[in-house]
Amino acid sequence: MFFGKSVRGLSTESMSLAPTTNYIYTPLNQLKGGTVVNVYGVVKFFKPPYLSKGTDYCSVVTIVDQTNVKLTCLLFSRSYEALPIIYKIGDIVRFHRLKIQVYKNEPQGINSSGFASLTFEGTLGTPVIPRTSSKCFNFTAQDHKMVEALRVWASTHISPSSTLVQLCDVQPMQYYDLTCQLLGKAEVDGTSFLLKVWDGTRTPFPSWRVLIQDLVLEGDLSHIQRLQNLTIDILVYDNHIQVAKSLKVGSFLRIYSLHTKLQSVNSETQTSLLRLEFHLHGGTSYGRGIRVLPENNSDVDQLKKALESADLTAIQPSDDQLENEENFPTLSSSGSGSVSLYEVERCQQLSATILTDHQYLEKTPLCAILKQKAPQQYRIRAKLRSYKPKRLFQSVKLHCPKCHSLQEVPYENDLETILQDAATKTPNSKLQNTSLYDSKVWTSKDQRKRKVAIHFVKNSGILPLSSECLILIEGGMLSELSKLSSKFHSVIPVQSGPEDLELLSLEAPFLIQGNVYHYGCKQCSSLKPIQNLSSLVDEGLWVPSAVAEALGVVPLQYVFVMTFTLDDGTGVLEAYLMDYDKFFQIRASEVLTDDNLQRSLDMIMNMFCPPGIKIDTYPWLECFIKSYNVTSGVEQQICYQIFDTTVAEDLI
DNA sequence: GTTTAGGATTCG
Repeated sequence: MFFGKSVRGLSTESMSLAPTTNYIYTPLNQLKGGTVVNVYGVVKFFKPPYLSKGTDYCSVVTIVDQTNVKLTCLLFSRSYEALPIIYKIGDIVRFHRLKIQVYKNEPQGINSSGFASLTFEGTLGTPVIPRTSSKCFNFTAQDHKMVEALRVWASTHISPSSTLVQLCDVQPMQYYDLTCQLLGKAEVDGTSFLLKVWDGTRTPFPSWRVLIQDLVLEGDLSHIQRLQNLTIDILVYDNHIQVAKSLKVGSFLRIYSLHTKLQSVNSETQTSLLRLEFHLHGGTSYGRGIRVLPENNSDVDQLKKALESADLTAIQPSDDQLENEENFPTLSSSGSGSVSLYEVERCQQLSATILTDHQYLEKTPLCAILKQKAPQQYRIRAKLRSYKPKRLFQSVKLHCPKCHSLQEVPYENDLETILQDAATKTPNSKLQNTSLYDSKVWTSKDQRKRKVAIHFVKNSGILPLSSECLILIEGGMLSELSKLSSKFHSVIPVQSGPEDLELLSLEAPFLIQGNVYHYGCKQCSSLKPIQNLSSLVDEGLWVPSAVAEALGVVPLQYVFVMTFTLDDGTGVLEAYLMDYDKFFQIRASEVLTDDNLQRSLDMIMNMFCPPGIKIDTYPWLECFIKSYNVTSGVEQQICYQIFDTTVAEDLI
């Protein structure tokens, strides 16, 4: 009953002039063997088109629809382009004239005469644009609805692909789908082919460098050299070699099910080095393969942005490093992208951490330290067997320098509740427009009709530039505080008190500057009136410690609190680290709101304690530790804390 | 006109 379209012998679909054309789509739970149907579905699995052992290209596609029934389809075509243009799991496809047969007692789809497909992006809210190589095809309001309905269903029933990652997020011994740009390619030998690619981010370990003959690399060598370890080497094998050979340098690719492996490699100096290997193994299991992405692909847009903003300055070697590089030979072949592998050599031969003082001290083995009484100070050399907590946000705490208490950083949700409660109070108009500040009041557009008052603090009676201006805000929500703090120098959340504006609460930050939320100690602070800020107006700098003092706040300091399990082969010792910024050279106050700092910290911890390999290959850490006694009840315990130690600067 | 592959990681 679906053959009406091919009366003139057209195998492609034609734009129908007849108003009655109406395709019927069979839900996937109603398929019968021996029929030819039209179906819609969300792609749950796919193999990008590859050359079969027969005459055709092949693509295997598994789809699912709202009936939650899956259907695996075998699609063959003499032409690559005629197969569905699927880029990722979650894409939506429409198949016309799909034959249903039974294989292993299950329905299976296979293309039949006149087969045609459309593919759509599966993301909610993106434009519904069909991808197809068909010159003519039927596309109606019904199709639009089908796609939208599947998108909505998929958004709650299909988890987005977890294998799509950037290089900065790859871990060893995993399989990933990588979106990247091809920078160079080279024949290696008969059994493998090399692709040099990048995505604008840096892997947690330097990429391996595959040895190739001089002059066989196709690509801009100087560009590749300039990018240094922003590029990775991928070896592809067997059936992928032909595809890789045909790729154009500069094109954008998605490489499916790329395997990462961490290897320790022996250098000439007999120390082991860590390298991240990338392999695209032979075969098509798990959809292994390569697909060229078109320029107009939305993921390519994102990739281009990442490439443009790639931090080239961060990878320029300093003079210091260049000098050292001569002492640390690289593994790369002559002539093909000689890359600085300085970092890893540095941390494995010397130490990934260094002392900032006490260099005169002799090293003590851990077994000796464990036998001695506290308090003492030691210089040690050990490896980081493990550390706690694993999650970064759990390691950041607030520390009071006065009462030494440690507190959790308030959660966003709790903060929002406090702000919402405060917003129920109406700003007192008598406290507005004083000699200290000019005030403006808004009413929110939502149903709550919330009153928001902003008080702009003046300097000598004049309003400063917003980038230098301190504002006090009443009734603001978290998102508003965040927006205002990016525009204004400083933001203080306040409320109307009986006689003056007062700080909202020490549950909330007493000061926000940019990304940093400053909190005060509830035990140690004794709040003073807001008018006290007038003593700071002339300075106009709004230094957090000065603001805190004027308002009677004892400010809390952001710290990393972590436990390191250290092992030097003679013994194992738990030492804790409390660090504001010295050890990691990353400010604990900024790390929770800065993705780049979080990545840096992850990289450091990955370098100290690389996942998936034996402790022998971990780098050494040189640390200064203090022992001290802790009494709990009648029991005495010796604890250890890391001091005066920092991550080696050339590792950051 | 038939075969290809029939999802289910390499072992380099």
